[in-house]
Amino acid sequence: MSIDWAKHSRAVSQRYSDSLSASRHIRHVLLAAITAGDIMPGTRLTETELGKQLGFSRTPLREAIAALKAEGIIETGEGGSLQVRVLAYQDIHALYEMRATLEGMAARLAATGASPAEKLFINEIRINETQLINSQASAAALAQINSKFHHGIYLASHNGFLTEALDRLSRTMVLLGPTAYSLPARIQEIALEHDSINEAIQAGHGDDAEAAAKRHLRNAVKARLQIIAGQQRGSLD
Amino acid sequence: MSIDWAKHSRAVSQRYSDSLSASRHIRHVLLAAITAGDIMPGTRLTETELGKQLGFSRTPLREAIAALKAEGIIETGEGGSLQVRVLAYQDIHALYEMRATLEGMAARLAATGASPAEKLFINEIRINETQLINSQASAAALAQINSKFHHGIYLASHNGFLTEALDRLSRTMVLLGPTAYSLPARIQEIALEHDSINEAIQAGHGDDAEAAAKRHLRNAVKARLQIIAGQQRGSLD
DNA sequence: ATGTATACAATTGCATACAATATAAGGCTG
DNA sequence: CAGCCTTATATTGTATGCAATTGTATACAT
Repeated sequence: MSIDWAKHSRAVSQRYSDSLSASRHIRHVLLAAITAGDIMPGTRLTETELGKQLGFSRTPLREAIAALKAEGIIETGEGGSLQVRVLAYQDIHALYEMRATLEGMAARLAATGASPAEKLFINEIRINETQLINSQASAAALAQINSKFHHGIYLASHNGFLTEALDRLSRTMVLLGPTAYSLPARIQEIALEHDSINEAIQAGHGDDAEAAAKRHLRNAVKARLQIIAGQQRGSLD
Repeated sequence: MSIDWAKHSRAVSQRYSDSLSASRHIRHVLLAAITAGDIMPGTRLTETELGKQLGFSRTPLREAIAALKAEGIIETGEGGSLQVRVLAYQDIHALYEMRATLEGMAARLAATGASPAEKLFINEIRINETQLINSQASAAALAQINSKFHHGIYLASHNGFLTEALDRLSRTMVLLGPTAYSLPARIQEIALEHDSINEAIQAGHGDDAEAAAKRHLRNAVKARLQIIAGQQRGSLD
């Protein structure tokens, strides 16, 4: 059994018009594979094997891995072997606690400092999301528009370090597995929560925006725990 | 003219008992050189030259650089040339804005969730700092104990992602140049601000701790701007 | 004299080859 | 038969060499 690297590789090539260096290309492909669930946390990665399957030599591969290690996506197990990072249970809380703080900060800054155009853009994404939900779009499509909504707020904060930190957290979160959009009941809640964040931003109410974002994340972690509980298998894999 | 890499290299070797791989070793040496001000932001780094001076081949060097690029310490200029990242003026505000939020979060969590032993430890560092200040210790020594104080709070937050994010921000801040301990007038202020953070943590007052930490950072950015204003040269380097 | 084109030098990006180390298996000994 | 040591294999870490791209200098034309 093997993974369909070619699919991810093609997607990355297309998305970036083949303009990436090998190491950046590989980094995106690996992230895509992890996001898609093709390689699960704990999976061991061997450089030779990966290089052969991806069609690159070990040098750019190792550079991509060095970057992913710096980001905490890949870790070195005992003896220097490579594996996709395994998050401990308490890491889930720590991750969402961080995100709640940073999303709150971003929402506040967006409410108080975003340009009219940026606010309009965020609002438009929000409208788009509603349409997708009403048309029973796929979980993947909903996750994508969700991502756009949040990212739009990050950018509107006008703080590059904040944006980067939140992007990094999002990348780390793919290690947790499927998104909350696999829970039909949660979808409507998400819509409502996004609405209150958006409204506070549109109105320029910093405090309200921060509070709404924090509420959203508190509910998100609850949903996440529910998903994880559903996946629970014995600890004797 | 050349940089005394051997000094940094020895320090790293000693600190880690020669147990680091070449790439990690190089990464630490580069960070030390940047921290010490031996290589300033904007300095161009050439792989061949660096490798020759450090005594390593380009492969581990490139891995170290890949990690530092992922952290935003090193960037690729136009044409793919390497250089130490240059922070824009607005980046200073963004950096301190981020740090204020995260330090506030850490102080709050330390106040509400740290163990008695951790609180005692933080308090002890604080006492130590006072002694150093009274004995007119060097700016480097004060910067070190300051670092310990803040890091102690990070760890007491019991949130690994928060600790990592703050460590990363600290590493990025070395790009700004000399610390505030070069301003004699600021030293006493820092002591007072640290005191109020510490007291709120000891008392377990989360709100107060967060507020005190945010105040501390607001004053820090003011001091930083003062230093930068003093360094101002023409923009035609 | 200035602008442009071309040739050359330098540097990064990638691949292959080699060395060191960890893992696992198999045989040997108690 | 169990435990340990030895050896073989697999995998990571490092070095060197080559290709491609970019920066620079010089010469020529306008």
